[in-house]
Amino acid sequence: MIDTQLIAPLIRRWERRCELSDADKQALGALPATIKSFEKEAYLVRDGQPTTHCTILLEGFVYRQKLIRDGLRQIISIHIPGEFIDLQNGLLGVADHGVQSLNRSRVAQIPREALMEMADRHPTIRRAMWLDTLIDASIFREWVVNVGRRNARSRIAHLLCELAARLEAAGMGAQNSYPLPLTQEQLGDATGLTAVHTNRTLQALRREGLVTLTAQSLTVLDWEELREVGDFNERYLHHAV
Amino acid sequence: MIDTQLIAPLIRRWERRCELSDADKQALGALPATIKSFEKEAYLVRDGQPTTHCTILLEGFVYRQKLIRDGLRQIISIHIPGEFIDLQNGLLGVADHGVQSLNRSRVAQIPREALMEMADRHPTIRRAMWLDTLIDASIFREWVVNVGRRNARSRIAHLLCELAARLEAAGMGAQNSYPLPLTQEQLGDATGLTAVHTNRTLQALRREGLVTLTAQSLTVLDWEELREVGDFNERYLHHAV
DNA sequence: CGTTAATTTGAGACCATTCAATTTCGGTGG
DNA sequence: CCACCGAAATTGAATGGTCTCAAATTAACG
Repeated sequence: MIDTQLIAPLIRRWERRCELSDADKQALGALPATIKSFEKEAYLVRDGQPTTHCTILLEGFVYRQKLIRDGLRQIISIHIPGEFIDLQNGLLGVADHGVQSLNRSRVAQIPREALMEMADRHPTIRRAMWLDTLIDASIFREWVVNVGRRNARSRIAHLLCELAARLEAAGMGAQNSYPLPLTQEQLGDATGLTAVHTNRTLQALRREGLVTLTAQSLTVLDWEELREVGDFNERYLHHAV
Repeated sequence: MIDTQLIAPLIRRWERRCELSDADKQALGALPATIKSFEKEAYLVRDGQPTTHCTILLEGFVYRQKLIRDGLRQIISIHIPGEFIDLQNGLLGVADHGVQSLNRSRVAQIPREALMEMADRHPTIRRAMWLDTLIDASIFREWVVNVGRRNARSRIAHLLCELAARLEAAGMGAQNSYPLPLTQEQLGDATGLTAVHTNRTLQALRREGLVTLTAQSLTVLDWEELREVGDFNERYLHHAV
């Protein structure tokens, strides 16, 4: 059983695009779930591992990640509280990438079978979950473009725009300031750059008064210009769906 | 009504991972569908356009694509016959990327509502469709890694491995030779490289006896080595699911 | 307040890009 | 069937963005 309070952010997000009945919400609350905490850097799922459950992120941040043969790491997405992570790995049976905690996080783990049965009985929830996976896919596509065709400056600006926009939509942060516990090395791994070059590029963005990025938070000082530099068009986030 | 013959490749692919009942197959055949042909380079969907239907690729190849502000193009995925394309754009309502025909192609277009109603009544098909979108997402993730962290040589080798593996699984081609109407410019757009550098890198792969790539087909001469160079692990394709 | 992680700085090397010109190829019409 | 055409592939040389390696500085934390 899940305390409905815990998944309030998830429900709030879903209700922006569909109408959940009381029965839907009850079914969500009735799901068998294990609440777990993960320390910074801890693995929620390891690449190659068989998976048995799906996960709702309650608190903290996590990221998806893959390693290439020579040890370089690519971060594939960053997730914020209220998001359903690992519908991806969970439904496919074997993890094709790793999921790690960015800082300390808390999650609800739900056995795959229970989740799928519930989905079979509740069309609205099922569609909300499917849409979540489709929006995840849309974000992956934009990341392909970001690391494939933009220069360092644009890549970083774009990523910061995305995270700020998603945190804003989730109601986290205020006055253009958002919690974001991301090191420069991780930022580099997310944009396909080295930590050194990430640092230099970030300094330029700071010098020009576009953003502030500390170890714990991101502040957007000039939305207009950051958007411009990052070639950012938020359509791919499908917030209004 | 769709001639079941037309979507035989789709059904064959789905039946490798789930059991379709006769009712399921009948429902598929009963879908209202429009068969359409597209010339080389023609748009199936334009970025930003509202979408009304989903598409099954019957013949030919298509690719997903996004442009950045200064006109550079990134190809995000390449699709082969028998694949359900545009569950992505079709279900999200507004296209967040373009879909174009690589050569001459033929598709079946299905109105979104009809498809969703069918999905609501047929759990097995619904899951097959969802799995397709999840596997698409997995491929996007691998592409993020490919353009983000591999060098030109590996990127190209990896992409060629992927396409060969998928074409092989689809039963297209023989003796390690597969149909693939891809120009070097398109190959560059898919790997985040310029056409010039793609050309030079491709020459190296050819010189070393790994592949042959003509305007119409791809031949893998040394699987072992190409796999090695491309750092290719096909787990992400989830063929055995 | 010491210790480790994270950020910052510098210099040099290299991979990939840019720009331009040339060659090859596939298809078309005379 | 050949001449022609435009598209695609190829080559060359110079530039530049990003990486590499190493060291120094600063911040975080117990």
